Order: sequence, then C-alpha cells, then structure tokens
Amino acid sequence: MKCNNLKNVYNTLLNEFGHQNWWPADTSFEVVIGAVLTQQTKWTNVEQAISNLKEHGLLEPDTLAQADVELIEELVHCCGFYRQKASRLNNIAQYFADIGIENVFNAPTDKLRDDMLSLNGVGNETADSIVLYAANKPKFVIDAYTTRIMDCLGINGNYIKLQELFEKELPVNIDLYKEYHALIVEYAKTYCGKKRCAECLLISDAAKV
DNA sequence: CACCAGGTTGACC
DNA sequence: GGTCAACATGGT
Repeated sequence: MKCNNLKNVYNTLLNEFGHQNWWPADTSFEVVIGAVLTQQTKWTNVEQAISNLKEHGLLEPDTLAQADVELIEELVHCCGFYRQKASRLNNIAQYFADIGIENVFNAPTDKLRDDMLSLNGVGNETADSIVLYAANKPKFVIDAYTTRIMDCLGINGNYIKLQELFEKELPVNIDLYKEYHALIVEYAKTYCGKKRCAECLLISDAAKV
C-alpha cells in the first residue's frame, strides 16, 4: 500500500474547516445512542430524536432499558429504520445497565471494541465511534466518506485495512483521531459527491506533498 | 420525482 | 474473504 501524507491532508482540512469539536453530547451514553441513531441518517434528525429521548428521561441505560420499545419507536421515528433502532437501543441500554457504564468503558481498547461489536446494531464504524468519542480511547473511525476519499487517492481496502493505514501513519493521539474523522465528514459533505470525486482536489493535492 | 444521509445484518457465493 | 437487499424517514 502506498505511503501518502495523511498528516498533511489533516493539516489542510483543519486549515480549511477549523476544529469541528466532535462528538456533540452531554454524556458518554448519549454518544452511544447518537452513534446508533446517526447510521444512514442526518445529524439534525438525530438531534431531534435525542431531544425526544431526553424529554422522557431515556438517555440513561437503566430507564432506556426498561422503556417500552413502542415508545422508543415513536421517539426515534424521525431517524428512519426506527423499528430496528428502537429495539437495538433498548437492547444496548440493557447491556450497559447490566455491566455498568463505567465498567464497560474501563475495559482495554481492543476488548471494548469487541464488546461493542458483539451488540446487535453495532458494526465497525459504530463500535469505533463509541470507543473513540464515548470511551475516549484511540481508535481511528472509518466511514463511507473516508473509504470514498481514499479510493480517489488510489488507495483501496476494507474497513480494517484503511483503519490500520491511518493508525500506522498518524501518531496515536485521541484528539487528532477525533478531529480528523470529523473533518473528513465535513469535507465530504461539502465537496465530494457520492459517485464522483472530481472535486476532491483539496485532498488529492495535499496527499501529494 | 430521484437521490442521499456520520451503517448493520443476514443470506449467499 | 466480498456482494446485496432490507431496513425507513426527511431534506434537497
């Protein structure tokens, strides 16, 4: 796999867009909920759903675990896939309530990642988002935008391959990981269409340095 | 009206 | 290992 200057790409994005300060949430459990709700969904809809859950006092493992799934469905309806998401959130909350949120997050990074992956509705990206933004541990989050952009640079690989590349090229730094992923999302939303990446010049130029 | 959004799952090859 | 339909609402 070619060695590109991912650090320079980061600096270019940061210079262009400024700090994104992800993840917006009051508590770490809210990050977990948001990570599931935002799957294939715009963040504005997630904000609405989180606000609904908050009004009903359901942003805690215990209460969410005990809430009726039908009520959760209503509250997260605006996020789409609302039946799966409601059921999965209920189940995930049960897990956190059983183990204890502190105990869950105190696990070593790799174990925590595996623990999250074992939950229904939590795949690679959601697991890593939880590890990085909720538990505050160093794991680089890959998403469809990242994959698309790397593809534009002639670098292809599956989720794990790309993640290994970023983690190998970059210093292990939680804040850098957090900011970088957020910047990629911001950049891609603004400049990079789904099919074509002709507008990806900002990144491709930075990668050549 | 078509397309996409800070994906995941289970079935299949 | 990879591919693909299902899952579903809301905004442009």
